[in-house]
Amino acid sequence: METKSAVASLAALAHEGRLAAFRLLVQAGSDGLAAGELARRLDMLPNTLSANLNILSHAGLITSQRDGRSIVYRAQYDAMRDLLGFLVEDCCGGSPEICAPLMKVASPCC
Amino acid sequence: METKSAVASLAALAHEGRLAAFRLLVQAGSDGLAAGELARRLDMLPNTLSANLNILSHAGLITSQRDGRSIVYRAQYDAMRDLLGFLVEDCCGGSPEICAPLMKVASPCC
DNA sequence: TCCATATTTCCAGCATAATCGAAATATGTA
DNA sequence: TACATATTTCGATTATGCTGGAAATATGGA
Repeated sequence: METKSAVASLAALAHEGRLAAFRLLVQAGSDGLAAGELARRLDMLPNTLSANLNILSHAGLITSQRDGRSIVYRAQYDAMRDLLGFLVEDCCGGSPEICAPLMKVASPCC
Repeated sequence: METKSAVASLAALAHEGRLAAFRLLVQAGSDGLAAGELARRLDMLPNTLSANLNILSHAGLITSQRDGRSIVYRAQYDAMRDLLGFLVEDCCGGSPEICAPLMKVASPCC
């Protein structure tokens, strides 16, 4: 992953509303969530949310797909993994004892 | 980790110069790097770098310690782990097959 | 066709962030 | 003390990002 792409992803996530939206999508899994449902849960104006989803989408962190009148958004887990990997790349100056805890960012489902 | 703190960390990293500085510190390990050394490697003006290191520091991602005339900066690996954990929290809607690759953000030293 | 729902696009105003030069502070040395 | 090095702070300018209202687009149903 190149620096530019990482900065775009981080900038997209560095916003309270967008971060909340992204995390909801991450938690939603492969079903994703419709824009309206996200707006309701996050209590955001539809146009503001749309602009923010657009930013996440351009950063490659989410995808969108029309389903009837709704547009369903989904997290792009690959992009997320690339981003996390970029941050820890060549980490710790060769000290596994520092590095090991970083690898334990486990989630209940794993 | 609360949302505010995560946003501050992500905003701190969402900048080409700061991201590069942080990654150098992550790679430097426990020795850290002096501000001047960072400025040289990153080809940044000392005052600009100082402002950026201050932002990373306030976000809790790095620490500073005076050593003679220099000030040595070090990555805060705990803060980094918290941030990564926050992003993947309750992920994947209970689908380990989606989630598993996320846990493989391994680094050579681990 | 007409209307309601779902979402996006456009626009303008406001707030925040980035950068640089210059000056200030702190440390070490002759 | 006087000076060089290392780094930070200050101040001003410029650029960028965020928000909300209004209008536009797209879909589905009566």
